[in-house]
Amino acid sequence: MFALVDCNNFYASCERAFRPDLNGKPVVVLSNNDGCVIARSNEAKAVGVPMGAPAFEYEELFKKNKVHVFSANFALYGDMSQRVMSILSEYTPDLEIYSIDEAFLKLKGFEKYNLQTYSEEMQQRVTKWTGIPISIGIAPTKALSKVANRIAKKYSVQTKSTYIIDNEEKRIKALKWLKTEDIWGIGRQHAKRLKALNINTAYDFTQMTDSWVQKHLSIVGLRLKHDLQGIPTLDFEIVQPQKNIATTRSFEKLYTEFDDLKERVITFAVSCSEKLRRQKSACNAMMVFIHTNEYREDLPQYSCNIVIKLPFPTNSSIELAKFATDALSKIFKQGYSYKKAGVIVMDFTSEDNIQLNIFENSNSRHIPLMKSVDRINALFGQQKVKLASQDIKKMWKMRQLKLSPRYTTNLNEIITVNAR
DNA sequence: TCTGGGGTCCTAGGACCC
DNA sequence: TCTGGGGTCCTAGGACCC
Repeated sequence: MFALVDCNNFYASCERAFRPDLNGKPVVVLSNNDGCVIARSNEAKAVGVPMGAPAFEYEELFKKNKVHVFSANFALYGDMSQRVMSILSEYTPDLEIYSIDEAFLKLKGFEKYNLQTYSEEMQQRVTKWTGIPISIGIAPTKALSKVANRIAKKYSVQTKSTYIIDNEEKRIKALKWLKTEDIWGIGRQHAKRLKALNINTAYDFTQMTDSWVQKHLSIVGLRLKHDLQGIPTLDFEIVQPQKNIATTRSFEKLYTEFDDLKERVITFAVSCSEKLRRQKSACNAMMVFIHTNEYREDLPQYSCNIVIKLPFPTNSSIELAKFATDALSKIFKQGYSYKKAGVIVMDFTSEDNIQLNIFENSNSRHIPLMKSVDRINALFGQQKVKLASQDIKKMWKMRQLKLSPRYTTNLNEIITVNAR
């Protein structure tokens, strides 16, 4: 059996964990730059805040319903996620961390256990120890555990937030209940096409022939179908190093000058290099993109990206900053107001397996240098050591008007309790 | 009249996930 | 005035190899 554990409204729940006064009240979390709603408590959903809602369009609604609004605090969410995952890992030898707020547990050899009580215990412990409420779905396959999880969440009162699909009757009932567009792995496009063919539930989907599914939804869709039929097809993913790494941001204001953009792009490249070094990879290619604000119909639009092959694999911040600058100068056009830029590094080789080039090589002196930089930044806080071409004067900032404290990762910001 | 048969690699585009 | 930021996989078609 597989269990899928999912944290309820994760970011909103993290904010609440340190603000118990917000329990039962509507809470939303915004994306970077306080742009869109990226997480909502149940109460916020109930008053009609949709996922992805632009914050400025919903200010009235927030005010009217006393919605508590937070800027994204990823330092907090990442740390809370680790705490949850570490508790879950005590409940199984096989844990697949699927996302920041979700994990699959393989329950192999648990035949003698009462999974219902096991699951309830796990759920209570996570909530008690971290303050994060979770839902648990258990079933013979991953896709079915996703379905079970959905039921546990939707009918949390009746199910006590855990639901098990352990026989055919329950499986069929669950699939007939699940709408096509809610199937894990069926996105908007496929759902639309399936609906047009009168395939309205997950059950209908499993009634299609294998060849039809493969033809229209590729091998991915076929695997999903089998998994939903109860034939274990999707297995645990072994954690591999990432194949692409990106750092991209929208800006608080529009930039028109090359030098402003250059500073941003260099900072993004440095961030990519740090992520590369963390997983001991070096990249062989890099993409840089810039674009204007597509919502501003009154301004001329321009967007462009460029992929450059590097002459040698590297993860040095200095070298990647230079390549990023070169790339930017090839696509930058004067006369536009830029809203967003990004750097994506690709085509990795392992750091300790770098093929030397006859003509040009990464500067080997950068290796110990970068090690020292990483160590200093780990000790004294990120961005303590920067390149001179980065934003030394802290001109650049993100709009984060409603940022909560880093309760768990900064000693100066830990929770204070008034004991009377 | 007839014009081989097998591969691999790369890329762009389209789908999906959180 | 203000509209997020990360990832993955699959397929088809073209270029190329012998």
